[in-house]
Amino acid sequence: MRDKVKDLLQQEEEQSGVLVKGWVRTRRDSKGGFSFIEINDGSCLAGIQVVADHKLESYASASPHLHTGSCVAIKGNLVVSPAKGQKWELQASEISVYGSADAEKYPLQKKQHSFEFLREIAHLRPRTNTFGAVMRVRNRLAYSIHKFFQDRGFVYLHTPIITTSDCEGAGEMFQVTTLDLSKPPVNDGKIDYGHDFFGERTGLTVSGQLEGEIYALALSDIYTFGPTFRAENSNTSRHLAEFWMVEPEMAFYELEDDMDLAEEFVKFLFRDVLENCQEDMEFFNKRINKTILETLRNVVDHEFERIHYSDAIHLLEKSSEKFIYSVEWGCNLQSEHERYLSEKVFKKPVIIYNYPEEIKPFYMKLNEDHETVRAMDVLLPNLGEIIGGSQREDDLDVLHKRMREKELDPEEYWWYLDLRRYGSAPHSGFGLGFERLVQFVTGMENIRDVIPFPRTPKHAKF
RNA sequence: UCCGGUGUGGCGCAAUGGUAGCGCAUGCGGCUGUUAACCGCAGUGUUACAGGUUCGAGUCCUGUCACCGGAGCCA
Repeated sequence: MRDKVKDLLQQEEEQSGVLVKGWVRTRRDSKGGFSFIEINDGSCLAGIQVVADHKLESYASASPHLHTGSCVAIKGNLVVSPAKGQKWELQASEISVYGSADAEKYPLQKKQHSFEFLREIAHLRPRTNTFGAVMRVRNRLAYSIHKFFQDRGFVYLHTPIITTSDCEGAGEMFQVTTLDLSKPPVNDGKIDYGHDFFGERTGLTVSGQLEGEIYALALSDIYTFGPTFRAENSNTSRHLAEFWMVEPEMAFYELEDDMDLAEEFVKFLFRDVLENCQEDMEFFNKRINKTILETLRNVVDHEFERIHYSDAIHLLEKSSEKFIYSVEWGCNLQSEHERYLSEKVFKKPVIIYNYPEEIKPFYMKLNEDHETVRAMDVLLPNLGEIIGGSQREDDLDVLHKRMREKELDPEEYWWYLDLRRYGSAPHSGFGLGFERLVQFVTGMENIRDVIPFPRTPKHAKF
């Protein structure tokens, strides 16, 4: 059995008969007759220093291959390092090479590379410190999301990826078809989807919310956590065509309960990462964003500010800040407005709720004032919207009326309306963009660098 | 999609319209319980692509493509 670097570095006592397998990060030769080889196996940020005596039988054959990027297996003894810089080192007794890497051609050098360059070599970038750390934190967050909901009795629900329902207002869908696009069947000048695989037009899901509601109104509390697709031509550091979304949906939750859960959720995740990803988080704090630890602790330690949309508009109107987009009741809040509120006014996460009915989708519950709906957005400083949610309209008549106003065909949503027809209940939910969460937690500036293989317009490589 | 910026050795960058350089990496040599090692020497270029202006274009102009930042759409 091999030993993982992470376990070795945590040892309390010296160990003999250790076996390490991993990739060479750097190699430094000493004319004292030995070499220092740093091995990383991805189990943690740090590598382990291997000391290889040139008199070793296996050294002569291995030496030409001990370059950055090569994969090796090393047997030896874990001993206290006599030099500064590390507590432990591995005194090698046998070195074997799995795969060498031509030093003249291997693209990763033992120095910092730009993220733009690393995106072009997405198959090798996980071997860098930053991407190793990002993916370990991403993994911990995914685990932690399940832990949060499972501990509270939520049921993990798998909603379909191929679907006919476009969660209105969520964005453009990718079409899924097996039709021959060079000669599709036509009827009355229109493409006849009756001949398509599913017998009707289908696409990749933009949200599992509507399906989530179905199961919340049976199992009470559910959550989804899966890939989501948007065919928007968005070219920003916060948008992907394929991203992962977490969507809890709870029966008997009103908007206030929804906001409580969202706040508890975010704080739980941040606290968990601070406690369980210390080494990686210290790396981000040192190399990526000098204030990220402070920012996360600040979020964990303080109550989120909660304000009505109307009050947010009032604050923006009376502020002396110069905005590119003017502010008036009924308008959508722009990025600059959201940033101003979370970064300048409150300097912490802000939940804005009770939005005008006109600018929100049909399924959000209408307030008694008939002007606003029970919608809420959680805004984080420097990132913007991370969560969007609402209490859902549970009154059949009101839902019908709102669908007509937004020119939607109730026939297409017959099953959704049935939920209000039979045993309707107040219920709420929200969606959290997983990559935006990873972005915020790691301090990484571009969303393309917190997902293993980013999908953006014109990019589906690897 | 819109606005702005940038495309130069493997990587990061420089070069008033006048002989394309520097750092890192790489190779060789030296030195050292080294650790983003250090010292010396060496190799490395269709200056994104296609046109144009000019005696002369990496530099100016036009178009295309790519990437980055911001905006919109949103999570």
